[in-house]
Amino acid sequence: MVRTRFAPSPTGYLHIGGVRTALFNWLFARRHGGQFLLRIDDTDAQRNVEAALAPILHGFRWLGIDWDEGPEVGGPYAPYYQSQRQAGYQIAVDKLLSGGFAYRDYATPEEIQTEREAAQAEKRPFLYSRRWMAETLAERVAFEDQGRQAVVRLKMPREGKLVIDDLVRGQVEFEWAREQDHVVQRADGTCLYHLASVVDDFDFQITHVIRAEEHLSNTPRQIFIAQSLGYSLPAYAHLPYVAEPGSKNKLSKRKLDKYLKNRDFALVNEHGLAIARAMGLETSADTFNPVIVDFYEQVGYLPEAILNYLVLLGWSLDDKTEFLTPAQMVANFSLERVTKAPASFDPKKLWAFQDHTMQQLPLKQKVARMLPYLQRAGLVSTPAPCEVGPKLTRIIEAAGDRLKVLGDIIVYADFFFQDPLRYDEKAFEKNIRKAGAAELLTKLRAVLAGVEPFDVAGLEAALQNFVAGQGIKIGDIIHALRVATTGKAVGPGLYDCLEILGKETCLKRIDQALAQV
RNA sequence: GGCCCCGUCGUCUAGCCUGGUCUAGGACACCGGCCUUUCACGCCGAUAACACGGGUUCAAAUCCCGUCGGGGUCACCA
Repeated sequence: MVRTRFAPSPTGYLHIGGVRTALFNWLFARRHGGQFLLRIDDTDAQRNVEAALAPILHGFRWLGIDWDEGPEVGGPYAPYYQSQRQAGYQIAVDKLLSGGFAYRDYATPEEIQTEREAAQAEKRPFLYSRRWMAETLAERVAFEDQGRQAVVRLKMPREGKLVIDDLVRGQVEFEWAREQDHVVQRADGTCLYHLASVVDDFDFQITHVIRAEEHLSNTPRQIFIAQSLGYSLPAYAHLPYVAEPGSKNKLSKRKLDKYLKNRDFALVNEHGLAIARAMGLETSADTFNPVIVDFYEQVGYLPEAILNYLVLLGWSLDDKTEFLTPAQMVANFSLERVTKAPASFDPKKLWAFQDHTMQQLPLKQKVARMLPYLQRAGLVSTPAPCEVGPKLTRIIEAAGDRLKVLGDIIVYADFFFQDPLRYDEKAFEKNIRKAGAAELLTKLRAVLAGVEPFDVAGLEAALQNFVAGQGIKIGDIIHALRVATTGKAVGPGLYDCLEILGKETCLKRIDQALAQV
């Protein structure tokens, strides 16, 4: 039975790199008919764990990454919060202590620091002298009489080596003597990550620890803890981390300013920002940017696209498969085909997957899922009037592939719902205020007034007829007409726009435009 | 700096284990063209990579050694 886990800290947001790690864990568990669980690493005491966790759980739900055990769903090994599992850690610490695998240490942080600096000055690797180690009661009393407080440290082996069989990296060797006597329990009795993680992984019967590469060098001490406690070891798989756009540095939320200098990243960010602003969303870079999964949900990316992009970031099925449904991912995922080198996050490629996924989405779905965006932007009231459905369907049909994300409907369709128009100044200047344009538009208005029925075919015929009569080309007038009726230089097919708008609105808008020349 | 990991087009990758069919394949981006009322889509095309140096071998992207480069990690954070 395969059991994997992802262990987020409640930080208030879901990082794109974290999701990739979680996805691989989830995929691996599902592939082998096992369980995937969520454990909350909140040993670092902080307030408001629930509030900081909510966006993370929400992100997973949105992506369809479901967990069999963990917060909100419970499970046979509950609780799944490390802050609530301290009693178990205490038992483990006692066992480590009594087995001689750990010791009480009475050194102050400053004393340790002094030793460390001395080692550095002599250019030799630092190894704690264990001068303030207390293994007998007498030693403890002596130190405590000095007013000292004890932490519990691992008594790491100082000879021999460890060979890890990593499922992604193969055999990796470490010298025990390079490992530090890490603290596993603070003076106040709270336990630290490594201890907690190892104990929980065992308690939860985790069979495969799949995590990012930065944990590879933590593995020896974790294996030491596990072995000292008599645990059977899980299999380890260390994934390459997700790197910054165009670099090999680890992707980090904090370096957003740097990423914004990347053209593609900036483009994706700007696009999302425009949509978010139209909906009146909070868009501070701290909570809203392309490194955070929430960004994609808010803007209207499709979860399947994110998953598809992410699964191919460090894994491939073969030499040409680009598109996989979640079911196909589950059916084909394997750790053997995970890449070893870090992979740069490429927002443009994610965009391409989004484009493709959106094209696959049935029209009805698009209508149902885009409507809320119009409502949030205040372009359609809630509940939506009944004529909106058919109208929106026509609009989305006409817009076709131009709608890349659900939120694009706001940008592409606002003029269908908004009066008066806000003209794109540049376009207005170029196409309507240019010499002769107003005169031509006035004549065209008269023609349009007589078009019946006012539909794509009728409109097209009328326009063709008009330009022929005037001895001009269609390009000479159609741009002016577009700007006058839609306010923009770009958009869906013009005849479609005109038909959806209806004759009355079109004529009225042409008059308005003419009045502003 | 110590330890560990990694190194194929700008980017994601296939190929590497089991040398030859690799004059290195696909995708995204970029550039050019077609389509076209704008934009987008679509289609066609072009440019573009085995980090370097030594071996081993009839033959190396693939095996070995070294160099260089990049990154991760060295907490009473997770």
